[in-house]
Parts: sequence; C-alpha cells; structure tokens
Amino acid sequence: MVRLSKRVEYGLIALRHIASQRGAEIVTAKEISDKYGIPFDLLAKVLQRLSKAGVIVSHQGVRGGYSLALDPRAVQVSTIIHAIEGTTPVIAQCMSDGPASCEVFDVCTIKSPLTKVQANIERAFMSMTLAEIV
Amino acid sequence: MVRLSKRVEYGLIALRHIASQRGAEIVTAKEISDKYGIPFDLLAKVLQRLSKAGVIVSHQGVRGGYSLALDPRAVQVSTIIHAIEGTTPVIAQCMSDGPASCEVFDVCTIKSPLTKVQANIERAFMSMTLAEIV
DNA sequence: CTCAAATCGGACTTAAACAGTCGTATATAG
DNA sequence: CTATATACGACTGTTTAAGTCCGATTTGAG
Ligand code: SF4
Ligand code: SF4
Repeated sequence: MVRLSKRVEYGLIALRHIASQRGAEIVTAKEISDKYGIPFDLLAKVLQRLSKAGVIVSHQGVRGGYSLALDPRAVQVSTIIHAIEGTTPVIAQCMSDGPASCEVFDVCTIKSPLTKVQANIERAFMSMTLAEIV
Repeated sequence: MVRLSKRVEYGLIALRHIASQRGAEIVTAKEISDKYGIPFDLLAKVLQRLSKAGVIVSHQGVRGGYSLALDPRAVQVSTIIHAIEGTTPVIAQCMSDGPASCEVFDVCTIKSPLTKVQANIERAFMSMTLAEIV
C-alpha cells in the first residue's frame, strides 16, 4: 500500500542515468537495461512514455537512443510519475475517479480530512526534482 | 498506486463514528456497517485489528461492541494504518522487506533520494490525528 | 539499396494484492 | 438457556501490477 510501482522506480533510475551523462549524450534502452538489470521490454515502454510526455527526447534508428529534454531542476518526481502512470498519485479513489466510483461517497465522513493528507503527499512528490537525484 | 486500502478507509470512518459518540458509549459493528453501507464481515475484521492494537476496546457478548481506548488527539493516522495493515506505508519495497527483496538493490541509484520522499510521506500520515477527523 | 540497430506500440500471460464472503467458535447479558 | 455480539481463519473472485511477445517503423552505416 502506498508503494511506487516498479515502472516508476525503473523510470527514475533510467532518468538519473541519462541525466548524469555529460553534455546531453544519447543513451540506449539496452545500455540501461544491462547496467541495472532491468527487463528490457518493460524499461522500453517506460522510456517511451517519458518520451511522449516530453521529459526525454527519443532518437530513432541506428545509433539512436534517448537524451534529456529538460533541465533536471525543472523535472519534479510528480511529473515523472504522471508521465509514466498517466495519473497523479491519489490517496483515495473518489479523488481521481469521482464520487460515483465509491459506494459510500455520500455518507463518507473522511473525505475532507483526507484531502489535507493528500495535499501533503503531493508536496512530498513535488518537492523533489531530478536534479536532487543525480 | 499510492492509494489507501478500503480496509483503512473503513477503519477511519468507523473510528470517526466511535470517537464522535459522547462519553465512550459502545457502538456495534452492525450499527456502523448499516449506517455507512460497509460490508459487515470486512468491517468486523478491521475493528478486530484495531482492538488488538489497542486503539479501541471490544466488549463481547450481548450488548457488546466497541468503544475508544485512547484520546483521539493521541491517535495518528499512521498508527491506525499500522494497526489495520500490520505494516507502515513505505514507498519502496526495499525499505520494508530489506535489500534482498529487490533484484536491483545493489546498483539502485535512487534509494537514498527516495528516503527523503519517504520521510515526507510519513510526516503526512503522522501529522493528522483522529481528533482532526472528528 | 540493403541491412542491422534502435524506438514504437499493442496484445498477451502470469503473479500478487485486495475486496469481499463463509463457516464456526467463543463470550455474556438477561 | 439463548439470542446477540465479537473472534478468527479459510476461502473465492476481482483488480492491478509485472513481465513477455510479436510485429512495425525509423534511420545511420556499409
Ligand atoms: S468517498 Fe470516502 S471512502 Fe469512498 S473513496 Fe472517497 S474517501 Fe475513500
Ligand atoms: S532498491 Fe531501488 S528499486 Fe529496489 S526497491 Fe529499493 S528503491 Fe526501489
């Protein structure tokens, strides 16, 4: 419960690796996969999503790979999570899927208190940037 | 990802209900189950765990039920979660299950940065008490 | 031009966690 | 005694995450 998915962890490791390259050099998925023992197919999809979200840029074809697209200081962990998962991490179902998603929504007495916890969680993920991981 | 389990939500709702009773009155699981539309069997087990953890006290037999055991201001959300789940919410597997639990532990470059995020998450759950939910 | 190296993207299978249910035992007020 | 309530474990079904597979596309290099 309240655990980062492997996808996100792999994404963070990969991003750190790419960001640590001097001068925007291109890194291939295989290179990262080998170095960290991450399943290639899985990592590939993570990188594709990060690419689609504009966090990294992809270079197709021979001698292709990935390079950073943004200043590491501008990339928050929450942005990375959203890029990979497609959603923002939320603590309660109704916060992301709406009132209809929860049977007890109407009589639920903990919605508003949980909102405060949620705000703190969000801050936790926003307060760290890629620059602090490298 | 990063979502509270239903058990915890049900537990919070139940605790809020019990805590809102004036003068440590006894409340039955059925009463709560009916009022909030929570599956009885599931709620029962949650209350049993809270009882075992000493957050509430159980009264068996006819006219039995549950009542608060502690000052609501002394019951943190993190305590409630631990009572119900048996574990503390952690962001990464290796933090709870040890180094051996993760294949990439040895080469993982994000362990220590994530520790800081973890600390913030913990604060989020500790900073709210049952008193603030009632 | 051809080929190999790389990203792209969806479908699929497997494994684990979660939500919910069932059955039975135990305690106790009246 | 008996109805009411908690106690506890085993079980099933659903959902989500992890990982795999296959084919398509792009493109630098020979
Ligand atoms: S309504 Fe209450 S119980 Fe349902 S998801 Fe939102 S917070 Fe959780
Ligand atoms: S070692 Fe790294 S990847 Fe493995 S669980 Fe810990 S943080 Fe996540």
